[in-house]
Amino acid sequence: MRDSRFNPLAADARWQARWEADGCFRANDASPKPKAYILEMFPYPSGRIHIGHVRNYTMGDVLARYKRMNGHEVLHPMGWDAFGMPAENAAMEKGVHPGGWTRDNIATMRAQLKRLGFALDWSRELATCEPAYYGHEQALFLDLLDAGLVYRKESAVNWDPVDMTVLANEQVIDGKGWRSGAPVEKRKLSQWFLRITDFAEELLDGLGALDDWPDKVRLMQENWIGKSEGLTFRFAVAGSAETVEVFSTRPDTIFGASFVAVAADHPLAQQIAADDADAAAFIERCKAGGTTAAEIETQEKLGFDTGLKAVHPLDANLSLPIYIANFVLMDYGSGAVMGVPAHDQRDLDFARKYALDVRRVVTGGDAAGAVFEGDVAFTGEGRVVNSGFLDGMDVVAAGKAVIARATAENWGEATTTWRLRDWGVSRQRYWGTPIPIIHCAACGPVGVPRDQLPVVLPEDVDFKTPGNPLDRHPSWSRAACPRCGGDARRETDTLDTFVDSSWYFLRFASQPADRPFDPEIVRQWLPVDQYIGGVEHAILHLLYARFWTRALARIGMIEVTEPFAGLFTQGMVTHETYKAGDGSWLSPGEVRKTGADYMRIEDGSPVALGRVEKMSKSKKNTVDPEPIVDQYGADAVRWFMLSDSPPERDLPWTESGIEGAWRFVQRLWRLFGERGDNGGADKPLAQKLHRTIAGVAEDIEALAFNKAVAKIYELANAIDKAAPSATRDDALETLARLVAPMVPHLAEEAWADMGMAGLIADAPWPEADPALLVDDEATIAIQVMGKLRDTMTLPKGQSKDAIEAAALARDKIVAFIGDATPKKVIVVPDRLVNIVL
RNA sequence: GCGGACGUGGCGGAAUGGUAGACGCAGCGGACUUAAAAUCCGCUUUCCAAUUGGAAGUGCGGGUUCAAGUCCCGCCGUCCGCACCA
Repeated sequence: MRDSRFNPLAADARWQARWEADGCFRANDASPKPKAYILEMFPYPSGRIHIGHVRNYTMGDVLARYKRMNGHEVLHPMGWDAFGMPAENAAMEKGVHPGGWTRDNIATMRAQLKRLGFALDWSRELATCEPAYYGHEQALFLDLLDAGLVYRKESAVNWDPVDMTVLANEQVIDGKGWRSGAPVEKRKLSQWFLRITDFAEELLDGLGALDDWPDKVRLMQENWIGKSEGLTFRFAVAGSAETVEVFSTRPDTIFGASFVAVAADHPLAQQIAADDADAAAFIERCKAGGTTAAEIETQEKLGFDTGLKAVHPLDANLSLPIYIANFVLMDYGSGAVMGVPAHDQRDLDFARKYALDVRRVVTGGDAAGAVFEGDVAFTGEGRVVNSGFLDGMDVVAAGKAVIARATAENWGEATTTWRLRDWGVSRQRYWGTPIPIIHCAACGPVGVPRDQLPVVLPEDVDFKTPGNPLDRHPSWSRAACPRCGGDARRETDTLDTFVDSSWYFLRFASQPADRPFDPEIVRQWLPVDQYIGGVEHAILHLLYARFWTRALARIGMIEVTEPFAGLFTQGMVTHETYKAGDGSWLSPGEVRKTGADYMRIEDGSPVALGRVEKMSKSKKNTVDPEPIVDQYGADAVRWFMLSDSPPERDLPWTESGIEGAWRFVQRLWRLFGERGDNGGADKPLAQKLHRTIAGVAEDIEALAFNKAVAKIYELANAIDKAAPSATRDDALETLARLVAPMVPHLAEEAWADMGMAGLIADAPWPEADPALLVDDEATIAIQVMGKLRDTMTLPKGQSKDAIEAAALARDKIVAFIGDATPKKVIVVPDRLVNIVL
């Protein structure tokens, strides 16, 4: 007996058990079917599933199920990005072990995910914090080391001088340590780096072929890699044999140079500081503050005049003061720049502050005087002036002329500089992949032999004091040198967690016990056909994963060079915020809406409605999916995640939205129960049905789920209104298949109830009949002077003249035009007529 | 500061340069009901007329075009990233 209401609690569990028992979503490596690798960015096991995860995985799930119905062998795996700082923070705050905390979270979140009915191949689940994963990562690291793609160098970190510990950028708040409150300093440490810059050119070129990536992400990566061509040249230091090498992308402005600035850690600055206490004090001052680009670029630009002068290579009479400046980065170019204030805003600000010359050397108009006025630099294109042999040239020609001259006279050469820096992977933390290196006083750093992998994290660590527990561990770091057998010390830094996420998609494809992956199986599955995740990963994670893949390809381990053929960046889930009278944030559960007003349930006091914002613990506007699944079932939650908002944009979570989704699930259930063959055909309904089949397929493939949802609503409305007919029964059976990727439990229940054989998950996607997709009539808009005045319906394919005549004969149009003679009539066949008077 | 995106009714949004507001939510009115829930029907950009109509309208200011939400220039606002959050 069919229930009048759909009972999700029973149906969800029943079908989830059935899918699991049948092994429906296990990917078969040996399948002859075309493959589809659908992947969502794996979650960090922070505690509980967040609504944002639900949205992310629902999108991938719709695609995975849709691809299955279209005859693909689908790989849709799930795992855990399980290393990271929050586990250590939990250890410090709650005294729990990071491993236990992480594994408990994974268990909770796995159970939560399973209740949503995702078509995942759980047999391939992995967690990066398990030696079975990170041991292989250590082997890959050693492979890259052997290939010369790993090296050590000094690099600055945020140092908390009170807690005596390295801080992550997010632990630096307003320049102070988050716990100690002490002003943060830069400190240099010897750290491991991966040579991503060796791949700069190919990472840049490779973007061109990623047609299924959003243009914005490609553009962001291109800018991040930051290829710039220019001139590297040397200034002689007056009265010394020293030179200062600078890089400039604007050699055309070389005659406008009025100072040279070097980084605080530039060798010249260090040399000066050795016997100039003021210079040393300034350099010390430059160490204040954190290491982030945003911090460095927004802090006050400060300079120290070293008293030294640089000799201009093209005019020996020009001598330029040499400054040490806090905004020049040692990591970029040569760590020194020429300052051309008239044509660079930062240089102009600096020159005005220190009263330096500002010479105009490019003009966009008539102004050609050598003295540049004002505080806005001219950075546009133009004609070069006040520049000797360059006068009159455009900036491009002048740049080339300067490079030619520098090359001929041997004081400079054309160079390509990259903004991209090598990837520092050392972290002074416990909860990460141990770097498999042993430091020997005699042999230097030596890789741990492969047969001693994995280097396993010790469990007995304490978090009572800040800093890296591995470093303090009484015995773990003691080891014998693999080369000479002498006493040596293990590397106590761990790898950046971005390394873990740079190859997990390979391990999902294939996970043998004795090596990272089987190249043959990787070849079958890779690249990922559709990768889905947040835009916040547009640069770093995606660039690192692209690099890691190329690095493995270069050393011959795999063939694929681009890991993600298709990329989609989805928006966040947001929610209203609520503020109590005392200014504190309130959670949605503490607030009740009555009419247009909000009040606090506890005491009835008024509540102010804040902005709709990204869900965050601090603003208490989070929504836990689990109770919502309890109340409405997985399908209503999934449907809501797909409705309304375009997936690349933010989705505001609302109570009424989930209720609307719930009502629609119930409405579908009622509709599905209305089948009963009454014979007869219904052509308009058949047309609607087949247009919906084609439209929904197109929308799902474009990941435009909100549009697919709208089309399904329209079809449901049409079926609802249609009189009983064979077409209507057919439409209901087809509708079940159309919604199956989105609301799979309901679809299975309805499918069984209709008496259909097998699982709807295995049913084929319906085919649209092309004959029913075309319309034989067109509604044509009639505009007069671009304004809509009338519409008419004509058979499709009329001639322009016929359409024009019909339009001009309409009563309303005749009335509008009056005595005037149309100057021009524009006809867009089957669409529109515009009469110009 | 630098790089990237986004901005359309009360709300989420739709719209190959060609009828702005599909579809959903909320709201209002009605039907059913002893009542409520559920369900069903209708209305719902704003302003003026009060039926037929007309005007304005896609963050702001310009521009291109027969025609601009869509293309171009300049602003404003919001969001994302900036290399140790993941």
